[in-house]
Amino acid sequence: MIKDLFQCSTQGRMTGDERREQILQAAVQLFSQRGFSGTTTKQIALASGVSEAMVFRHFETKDALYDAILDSKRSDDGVHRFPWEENEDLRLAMEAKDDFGVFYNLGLHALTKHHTDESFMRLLFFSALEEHKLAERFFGEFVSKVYEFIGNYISERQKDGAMRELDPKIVVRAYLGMLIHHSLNNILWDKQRRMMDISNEDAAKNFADILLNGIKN
Amino acid sequence: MIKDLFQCSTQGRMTGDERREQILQAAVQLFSQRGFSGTTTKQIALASGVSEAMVFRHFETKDALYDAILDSKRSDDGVHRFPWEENEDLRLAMEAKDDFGVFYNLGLHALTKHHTDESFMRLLFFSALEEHKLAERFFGEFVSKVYEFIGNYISERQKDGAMRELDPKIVVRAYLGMLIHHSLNNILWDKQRRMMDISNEDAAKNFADILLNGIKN
DNA sequence: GCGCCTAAAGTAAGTGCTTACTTACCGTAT
DNA sequence: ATACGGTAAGTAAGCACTTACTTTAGGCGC
Repeated sequence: MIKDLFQCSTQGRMTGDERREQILQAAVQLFSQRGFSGTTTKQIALASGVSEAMVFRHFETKDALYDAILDSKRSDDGVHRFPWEENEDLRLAMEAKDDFGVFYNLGLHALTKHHTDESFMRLLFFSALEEHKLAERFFGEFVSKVYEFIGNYISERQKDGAMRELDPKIVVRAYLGMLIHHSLNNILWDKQRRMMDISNEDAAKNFADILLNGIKN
Repeated sequence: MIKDLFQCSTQGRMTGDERREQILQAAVQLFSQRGFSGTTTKQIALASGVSEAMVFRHFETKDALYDAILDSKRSDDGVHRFPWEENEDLRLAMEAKDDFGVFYNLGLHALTKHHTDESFMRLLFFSALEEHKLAERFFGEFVSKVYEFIGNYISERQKDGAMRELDPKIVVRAYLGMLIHHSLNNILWDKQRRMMDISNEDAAKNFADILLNGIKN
């Protein structure tokens, strides 16, 4: 594996899988920056350090390349893994019915992920606007599950008498709204953080605080 | 004016201004649906019912057409007019320091506007992703003013002792987050309202309710 | 070890079509 | 009669994708 990386960076020639991966990464970067129709296969080839023909050896069409991104994103870097599956703090807080812990960790987890995978966020938004199926699938496979899961937690806490009787879905939307909108601001409109410069921890803390006071009994 | 409309719909030949406006509208529609690079001048010409040459008689380049949209959006249909300038209920509520009235009306106003000008919303997001200057300008001229204005109201109410000492900017971000994210869901991901089907009034009511309970003293 | 062979990595130079934009020319209302 | 709304038919560059060919890594007989 170390040898692979060594080869990768020093020699011009790579194995098929290495090159495929490299083209894929270049495509992710470019599609996320300029959108699908704003990116040319020539640019992708150039960014991958190969000729255009190589792009088409690895991916039948430009569309197929887009689809391959989707699949790779799902399998390798756990974009589709749910917060409660990989965040121990969150799971413990849920068991303990520590509402602040739940919403704080959930928020921090989301904000951190948005921050570290900015290009995926942009890709998602582009694909939503351009109406590729990436966004649709992500919504169906991931977002709706999040609504369900957090919604269930809220229902439970309502039965406990800890939260007011609001539609859980609306509460989830309100909270995700704070989080996603905040990330969107950071990624799209206020990259220099001129309007607001705040750590993810502070943001998560404040949002959780506002929400929980807003819905507690 | 009635004659203008009559001419417009029945005769092939229009005055220059009429045609210009028609091309502009077609471009708004197409750019908002497919983005700038996803739209061709041929498509715009077709949608306007003229030849491509006419598009270039009225607008020097495709880019100039994009800029013209920006300018027209600003001048004619009041996209840049502030809620508190055109919403009497909101203004009255602010004078009366009726917090729920303020945030409810603000929210309803925003959601209604997003709903009726969906294509402008899409245009804004496209331009933010594609990094055209439309989004940047809108952010500088409109969004930042909204933050300032609502932020000031919150500061005032904090001095009155009616609201907790949270950073007003974060509160604004939280609330705008709920509103914009909700509209975004309706426009981009859940057009059929399968996940949540709720009137703008109910949404504004719930969001205002959550926020105000979240920040009250 | 050594050379040979083959599969696969790689490319230069296309293909036909589409793109943004132009030119040179009409028809008609005033 | 001329100014203006309008078009048909371009142009050069760029697009997704292909073809026909070259280079190289590495397995295998010797």
